[in-house]
Amino acid sequence: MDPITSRPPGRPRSQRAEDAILRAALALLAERKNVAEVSIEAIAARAEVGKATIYRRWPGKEELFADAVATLRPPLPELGQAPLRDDLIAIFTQVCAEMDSPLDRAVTVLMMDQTHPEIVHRIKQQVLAPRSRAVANLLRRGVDNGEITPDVDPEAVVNLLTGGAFFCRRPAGGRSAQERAQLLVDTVWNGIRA
Amino acid sequence: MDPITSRPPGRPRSQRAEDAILRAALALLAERKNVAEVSIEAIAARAEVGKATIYRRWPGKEELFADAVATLRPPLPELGQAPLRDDLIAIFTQVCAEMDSPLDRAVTVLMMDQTHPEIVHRIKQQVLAPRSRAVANLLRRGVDNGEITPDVDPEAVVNLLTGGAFFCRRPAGGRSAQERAQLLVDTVWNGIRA
Amino acid sequence: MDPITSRPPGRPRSQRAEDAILRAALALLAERKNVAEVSIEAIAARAEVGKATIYRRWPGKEELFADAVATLRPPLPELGQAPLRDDLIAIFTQVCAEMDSPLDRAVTVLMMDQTHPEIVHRIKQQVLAPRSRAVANLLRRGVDNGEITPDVDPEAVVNLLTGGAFFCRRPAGGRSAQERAQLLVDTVWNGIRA
Amino acid sequence: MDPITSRPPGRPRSQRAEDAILRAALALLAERKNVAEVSIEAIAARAEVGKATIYRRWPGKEELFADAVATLRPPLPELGQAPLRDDLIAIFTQVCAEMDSPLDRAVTVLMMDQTHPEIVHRIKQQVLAPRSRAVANLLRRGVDNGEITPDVDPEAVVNLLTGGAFFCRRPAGGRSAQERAQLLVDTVWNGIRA
DNA sequence: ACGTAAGCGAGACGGTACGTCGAGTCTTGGT
DNA sequence: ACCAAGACTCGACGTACCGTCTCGCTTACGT
Repeated sequence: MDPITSRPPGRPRSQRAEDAILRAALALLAERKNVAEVSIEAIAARAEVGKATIYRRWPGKEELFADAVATLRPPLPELGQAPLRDDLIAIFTQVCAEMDSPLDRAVTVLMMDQTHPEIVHRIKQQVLAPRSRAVANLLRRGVDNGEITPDVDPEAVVNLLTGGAFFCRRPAGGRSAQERAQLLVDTVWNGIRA
Repeated sequence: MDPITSRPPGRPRSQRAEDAILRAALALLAERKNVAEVSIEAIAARAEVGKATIYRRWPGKEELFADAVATLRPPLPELGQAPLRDDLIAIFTQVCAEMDSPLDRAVTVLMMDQTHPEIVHRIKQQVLAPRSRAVANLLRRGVDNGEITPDVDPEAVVNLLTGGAFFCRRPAGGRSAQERAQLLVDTVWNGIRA
Repeated sequence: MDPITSRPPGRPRSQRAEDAILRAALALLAERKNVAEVSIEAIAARAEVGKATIYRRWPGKEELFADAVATLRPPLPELGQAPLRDDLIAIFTQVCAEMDSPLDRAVTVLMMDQTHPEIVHRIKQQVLAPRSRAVANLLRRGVDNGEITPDVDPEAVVNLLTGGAFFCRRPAGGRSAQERAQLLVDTVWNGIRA
Repeated sequence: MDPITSRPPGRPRSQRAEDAILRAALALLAERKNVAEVSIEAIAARAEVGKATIYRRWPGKEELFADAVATLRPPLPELGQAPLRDDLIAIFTQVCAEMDSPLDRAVTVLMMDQTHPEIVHRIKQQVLAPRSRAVANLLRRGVDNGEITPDVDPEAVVNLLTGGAFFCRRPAGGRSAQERAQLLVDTVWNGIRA
C-alpha cells in the first residue's frame, strides 16, 4: 500500500551482484586504462555474474561506467586552516596525483569524451562538484580575506588549474605531484605580468 | 648507387590510397567523434580501399590515427605584431575554437589516452610543437620586453592555458571561443593575488 | 540425478538452427557441386544463422559436411524377393543414379578425399554401411542358395560394383542408370573367362 | 615468314620457369593432398617465380593442374608376354599402388570433380588413355585367344577394375597392392555365379 | 650497337572468406 | 522476478589468397 515501503514482486535484485559488477568495472578500467578496452563480458566474468545481470541494470557500458565512476569520492584534504595558497596547493597536489593514477586518469579521459555528454554531466555533478565547490568556497573566502582580487572568475581558475594538472603529467622521472601543483598554483597566483 | 634514390623492388605503394585512407579516417573521426566508434572497415570502405592496404601500412587503428592526426597542421595566427597579451589571446582563441570542433577535440582526447604513449609523443612533436614553441617564444620575448616577469615557467603557462581551454568548453549557448580565451589569458595574466 | 536426463547449464543449443545449417550446407553443395566452393559464410547466410553458431558446433567445414552428409540415408530398395542378380541390379541402379546427382556425387568425391580420413570413416559407417551390409547379406544368401560361388569375397564385389558405378558415369546422352547397373552387374556376374 | 619458325617479338617465355611451376604444383599437391589446399601463391613461392608468370600461362589453378597432371605418364608394365590374367593383374597392381600414392590419388580425386569437366577430359585423354587402350587391347586379344568370352564389354571391365582399385584402399596394414589387384581381377575373371 | 617489345621477380591493389571476439538479446533450470 | 550459464544474430577484427596491376630489370630480335 505504502508506495514507499511496498516492493515489486519477485526476487529482489542482488546488491552483492551490483557491487561486484561496479568493483570489477573499476578494476578492469584501472588495468586496461581505457573504457573501450574493457568488455562487458570481461566485467561479467570478473564479477562472476551473468551478462544479463548487467544489462538488467544498465542499458550499456557507458551508463555502467558512469555509475562505477560515481562511486569514487575522492577525499578532500582538510581546508581552511591554512593560507589560501597552501589550500590550493593541497587540493591540486591531489589532482596532479590523480592524473598519475591509471584509474583516475582513465575516468578523466572518459569524461572528456564527446559521445556521452550525460555521463560527463553526471561525473561532474557527483564526483567533481564537491571539489569544485570547495575551491569556489576557498576563492570566495580569499576575496573576503583580501587574499585575492575580487574580479577573479572562480570557474576560470578551476579550469586552468584542473586542465593544467591534466596536461602537465610527465613521463617517469618528472616532478612530483606536489611540485607540479605548486608550480601551477604559483603561476596563477602571481600572474605573469611584470 | 645512391641508397636514397634506389627503390625497393615490386610495385610501389600508392600515394593515392594512402591519402584517401588518412582523409577517410579523419572524416569518420569527425563524424563519430570517437576513435573507438570508427572501424577500420568503415575507413577502408570510405576510402574505397581494401583492408589489407591499410594493414600493410599501419599495424593498428592507433598508429593510423597518429599519422592521420599528424597531417593536421593548425595554422598559427600572425604573432609578434601586437602586445603579448593580445597574441596570447589570439592563439588561445584558436585553441578554444578547436575544442569546439568535433575532430580536433577527438584528436585531443585521443592524445590524452594512456594506452598509446608514443602516439601522444608523436602528436606533441608534430602537431603541437610549433604552437608550443610559438608560445614559448612569445613568453621569452615578453620577458625581454619587460612585459612579463622573468621567473615565469613557460611550460606551466602553456599547460595551464591549454588545459583551461580543454576544460572550459560549454554546452551550446556559452561564451564564444574568444571570450573564453580572453578570460583564461587574463586570469593568468593578472594572477589572482590581491 | 539421472546423468542422462540432466542437462548442461545455460540456454540449450537450437535444434532449429542446427537443422537449418545442415540443410543449407547440402543445398549449397548441390548447387556448387564442390565442397571447396561452398563458404561457411554462404551457409550461415542461407541458414539465417550467425557464423559463430556454426563454429560452436563444428570446428571446420569438413566436420560440418561430414554431419550434413550423414543425414542422407539413401533408402534401400526392397530386397530378397527377387533373384539375387535382380536385387544387385536394383541396388546398383540406385548407386549409378546417385552418381548422376550433383549432391550425391559431390559427397562421394568428398569421401575420396585423403585429407579427412575420419570423415571418410564416418560416412562409410553411417551412410554406406547399411547398403554394404545389405549387399553382403544378399551375397551370403546367394552362396547359401547356390546362386553364387562360395569362394567370392563380398567386399571385393562391393568395391568393384561401387567403383564401377562411380567411374562409368557418362556425359549426357549415355546409358541410363539402370542400363549401366545391369552391364556392371552382369560383367561381374558372369565373369570374363571363356 | 615461315609461320612455324617465326617467333613472336619480345623476350621468349622461360622454359625454366614453366618447368619449375609445374614441378612445384605437383610437389605441393603431393604434400597437401588436395587441390583446394594448394594456393597459387604457394606454387609461385615454391617455384621462385612471380604470380604473374603463372597467370600469363594459365587462366587459373585448374588449368595449371591439368597441365601439371598431364606431365605424369605412368609407365606401362610390359604386356602380352604372359597369360591375360597375369597381364591384368600387373596393370591393376600398378593402379592399386597409385591409389596409395598421395599424388596419384589426389589426381584421381581431382579427376572426379564435377566442376571442371574439360580437365577431366584432358586427363583421360593424355594420362589414362594409353593404359585404357592397353587394357582394351589385352581384352580384345583375350577374346581372339579364346581366353575370355566374346560378349564382354571392355569399358565395363576397365571401369569395374579401376573403380575397384580406387575404392579398395585400406588403412595401413591392409593387403599389398598386388594382393588387392589379384583379388579384384580374379573376382571379375571368374564371375560370381555358381 | 641499339631500340623495341615482351618476359621476368617482386609486391601492392581491391576484394572475399576465413575463424575469433564482443555486443546486446534470449532462453534454459533453478533460487 | 531474480540468478548463472550459455545459446542466439550481428558486425568488426586481423590474416590469407584471389586475380590484376604496376614497378625496374632482363633477354632476344630486327634493324
